[in-house]
Amino acid sequence: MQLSSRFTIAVHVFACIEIFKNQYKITSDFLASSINVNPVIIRKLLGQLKEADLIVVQRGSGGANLAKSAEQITLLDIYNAVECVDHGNLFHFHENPNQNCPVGKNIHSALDGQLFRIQSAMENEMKRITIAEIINDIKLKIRENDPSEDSI
Amino acid sequence: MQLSSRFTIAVHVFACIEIFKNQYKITSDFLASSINVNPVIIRKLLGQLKEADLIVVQRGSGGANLAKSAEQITLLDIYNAVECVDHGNLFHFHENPNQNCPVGKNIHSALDGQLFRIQSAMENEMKRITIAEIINDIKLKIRENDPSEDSI
DNA sequence: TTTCGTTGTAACTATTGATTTTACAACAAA
DNA sequence: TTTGTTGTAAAATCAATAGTTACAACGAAA
Repeated sequence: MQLSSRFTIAVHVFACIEIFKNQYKITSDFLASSINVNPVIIRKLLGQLKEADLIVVQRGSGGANLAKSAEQITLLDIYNAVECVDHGNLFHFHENPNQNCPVGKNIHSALDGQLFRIQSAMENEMKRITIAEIINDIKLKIRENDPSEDSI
Repeated sequence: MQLSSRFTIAVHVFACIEIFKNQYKITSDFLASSINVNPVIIRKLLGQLKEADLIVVQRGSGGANLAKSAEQITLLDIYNAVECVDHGNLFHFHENPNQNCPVGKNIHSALDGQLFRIQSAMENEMKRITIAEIINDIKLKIRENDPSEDSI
């Protein structure tokens, strides 16, 4: 099972905010058109990112901006903000193992530590990558593929 | 979004096979009762594990056994066998970013490398853990909590 | 103070995938 | 040929994501 697309959509949102902030007002319609999803999906996502203090959204007049510099925002921050993982656990344990079976009774506690190690390995890697790096990569690709986009 | 419970159920299956193989015939009903799910769920899961050459299942007479030693089976082997991840990708990309937007056009290729690094970190950690270790941990817990289970 | 574009949110639908359940043919050994 | 299993199909249920419409609340600017 794959993780939801909210995470990659959120990264896309950050990239648009940073890259277009001097040219356009970053509304949910603007973002929705770049990402190609319904504006309401974006507004809900922006709500989660705002809740996590990663962005600021103007009511009324409209527009989203980063709440801190792109160097200070990691992929883990974004992941934690939008991926609703049950109690922070990536792995889903089957609910009711038979407590009368020695294995059923002990599997959970025996496995928990190892699953935590695996999840931590993933999260530590996410923590190392900032959206500033991602945005930089995107800008490089744009200059490479579309030198005409001189404003970026 | 969490991964499916098939993975932890599969680990539970391996633990039962190894721990009870000298006492009981390991049928899908036996496993289903320890795990507390429907036997058909187990039979489908056993099918995936068999397909990946991790276990052997006797038709007719019944019973499952490991296809190789527990030291040779890693959590990654099990994960790959049962977690149907699209093209091996943990992360789900939103389908149709706007190709007329410089960000929409380049986000995918710019992000792919980083997502691969994250996923690899997780998979490398999984590769380091064998089910022999897990089974050992479970046996320790059993002796700790139920010294009466002398047969284990 | 009215208008305008926008956000926040509710309500509903659709879709996807996991999970459960019943049923039964195929199978192998006793 | 009986018995206990596995393999598998089909259908039902459930949960989460994803998409859509609608509209009140909001803030700035006319």
